[in-house]
Amino acid sequence: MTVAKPRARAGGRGRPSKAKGLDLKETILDAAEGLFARHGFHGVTTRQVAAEAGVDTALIHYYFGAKRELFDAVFLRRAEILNTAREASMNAYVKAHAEAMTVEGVIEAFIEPLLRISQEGGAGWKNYFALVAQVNNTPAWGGETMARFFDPVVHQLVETLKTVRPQAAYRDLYWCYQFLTGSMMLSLSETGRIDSLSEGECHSSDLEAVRQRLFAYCAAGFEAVIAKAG
Amino acid sequence: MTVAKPRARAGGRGRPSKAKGLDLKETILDAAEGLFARHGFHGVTTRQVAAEAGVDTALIHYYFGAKRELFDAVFLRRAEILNTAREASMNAYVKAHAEAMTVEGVIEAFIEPLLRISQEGGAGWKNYFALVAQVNNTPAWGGETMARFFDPVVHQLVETLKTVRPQAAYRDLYWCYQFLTGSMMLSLSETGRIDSLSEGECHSSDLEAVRQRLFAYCAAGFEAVIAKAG
DNA sequence: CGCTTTTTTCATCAGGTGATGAAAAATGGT
DNA sequence: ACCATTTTTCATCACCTGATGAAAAAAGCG
Repeated sequence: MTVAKPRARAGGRGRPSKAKGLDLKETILDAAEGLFARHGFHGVTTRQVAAEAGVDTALIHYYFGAKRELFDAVFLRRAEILNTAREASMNAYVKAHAEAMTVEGVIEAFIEPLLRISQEGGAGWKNYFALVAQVNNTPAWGGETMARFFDPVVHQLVETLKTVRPQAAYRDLYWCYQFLTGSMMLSLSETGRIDSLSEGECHSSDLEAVRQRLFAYCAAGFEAVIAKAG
Repeated sequence: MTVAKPRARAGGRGRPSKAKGLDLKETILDAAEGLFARHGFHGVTTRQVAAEAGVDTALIHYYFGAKRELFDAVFLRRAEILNTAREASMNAYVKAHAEAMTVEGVIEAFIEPLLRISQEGGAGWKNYFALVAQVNNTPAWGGETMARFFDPVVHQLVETLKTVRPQAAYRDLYWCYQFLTGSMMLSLSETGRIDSLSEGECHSSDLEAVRQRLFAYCAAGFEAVIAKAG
């Protein structure tokens, strides 16, 4: 929790030095991101976020409005970056291997950006992936939220796969995507379960191990489902 | 939400007809299960649970104590049934195919009981699976909870797979299990995301479609990972 | 410096939270 | 029919929740 009360500035209240405002906004988003990721939307209070960010409670409402709007701001901030990176990765793959695309190649182009960002992006990104994983499994409003932010890039994946395997039915591709996203999100959220389960053989934080297995795993799964149906 | 105030009995307060007590306890667990599944632990109040069960708020504390104890009671109730069913399924498979076990067969024996129970068990079980899926993706205390209730049967799966593919490393088997459980839990929780994503091609509730694809998908994934490492 | 604008703080509200103790009602044993 | 026991209800507590309006403080600008 790490309470750090006098964060904004040493002196009393008032207007900060110009660019400090946006900086404070990011600090609030970071604090909210970490807390939401760990405890979920309802498990966090605006007062906790304020305390973690070292900021007055009212300031959160001043910048973001209602609590739910704060959550959406957290969710949106990195979603755009993510979508841009994935689109670029898939476009690059299609362009580079237009004549000889493979299922595994397409899947790698879809997943790899997330692994790389998680490995190089720091703690903020790790919190974000844990948050998305949690939203992904929230029946009440998770599906709608995921759809709002991530549907387009998923459609791009499915269409590309359809190009690679024209005989595959969309039904099969969508089901396989669901399997893929379940595996991917659980791995990205690094819950620590595999650490205790494997008694030290594996570590949640070892995304290199995920990289070495997940692409091949999913690709083989896709091929098997397509072959079985075809 | 379906508020049904006068549930217990028409008449006033007081002690019920003998067996009614346990019956009421189950009613409370059912109500809590549904609400926790949809909104998570922190998204539900004891008053909501009481209203949904048609019961006074104080009665919940009388039977279960603190809110967290109620949650644990919900989680425990079906976990034992689940573990028994899965153990039996895997033992039966090992016994019947001792000389010629396949990876897909073992995986099917591991997953199939859950699909069958979800299809035949009614709404209560569907709520329960959604709840487990949510806990599975909860960083704060989900890993510990999952381990406490479900680790033994997972070790049984891994050991059986090790028998079928002795050359496979435990590291690979545990990672593959993580991929498998991510896919399985997301499918069992029926979030409805695939419905809108596929624009009507697929339906979350269609567990028959899951059955026709998930076993083959996971088995092919396991084999691919093992082959790549070996 | 004065004046406006923006940011930060303070005080507080109306309502909801988990939880409890005591009273009331119904039961079972004798 | 009585009384001890168990279950259900009621009233309430102390605290926390998200949110707001007004005041205070600092910055920008002439």
